[in-house]
Amino acid sequence: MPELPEVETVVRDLRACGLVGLQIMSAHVFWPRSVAAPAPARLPAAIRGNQIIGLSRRGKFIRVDLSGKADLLIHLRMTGRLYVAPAERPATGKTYDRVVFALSDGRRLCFSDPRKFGRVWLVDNPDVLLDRLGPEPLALPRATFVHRLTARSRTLKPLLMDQAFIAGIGNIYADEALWAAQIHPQRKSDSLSTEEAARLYRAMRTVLRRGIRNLGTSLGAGHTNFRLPRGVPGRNREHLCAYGQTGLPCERCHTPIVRLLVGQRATHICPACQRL
DNA sequence: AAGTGTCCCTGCGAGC
DNA sequence: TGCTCGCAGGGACACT
Repeated sequence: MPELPEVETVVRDLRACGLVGLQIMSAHVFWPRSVAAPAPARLPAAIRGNQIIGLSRRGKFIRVDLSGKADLLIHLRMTGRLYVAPAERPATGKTYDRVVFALSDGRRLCFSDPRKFGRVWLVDNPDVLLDRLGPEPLALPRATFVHRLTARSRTLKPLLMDQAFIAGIGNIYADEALWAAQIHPQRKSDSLSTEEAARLYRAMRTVLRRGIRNLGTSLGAGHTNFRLPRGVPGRNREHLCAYGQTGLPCERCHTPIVRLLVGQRATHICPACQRL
């Protein structure tokens, strides 16, 4: 599932594809509900002729800055994928493409999404959406994190995954950060000592940076799985210590990892290292 | 304020 | 081999 490291990887790969500077010649909407704004039928006319000025990430949002007054935001949610189709390959119509942008060099930027949870927005002011997000975990001072964490009395894991609290963390990296910090996901955020909160801060940043370094986490081989825009899978799966490791020995103490539900989400912990 | 339930979707793995 | 079934999950929203 695309979380901060996967989305960052997508943005970097799109830049490497040379999208910045190209013009969007047309847009085709194959699944209207994938377009959150404007009205789907108005997207093609509204975006036609815009030049791509820049690509960036905020939380799990991909931001495409355009030469016109509006900018494009894309959220991949669970199974969304962006890829660049070469000019020579015609559109097949047999993919999961929901929105396709034709580019001035003949290639196409395709938003593909089997489960249709992902969304694209073309909006005059992206900050209306992005300002709801909490701070970026990799650009957040430790003291601020510790303060924000202990100022609340929330169950730890749902708080880490709350995009208004911190932007970009999802189920995989929440489990990994808590495992690395040796803290139980059901602890209350205000029960953490300053030392524990600092440990969680370091663990969170370590697992996110490692995820980026490894080009994200790809879990399986199917269509619903994460791939870079150029098609390669990320290789962070082999570095996971908790997520999806049910029954496998904990890397620290060899106790089998167990799966539990926290806030209706599958959660993986070492019952020996992470005590309530 | 925090937590729970529901909805949106459909591929895929497990079980038979 | 081929079928059915339920899980997976981010985020918006309605409730308690």
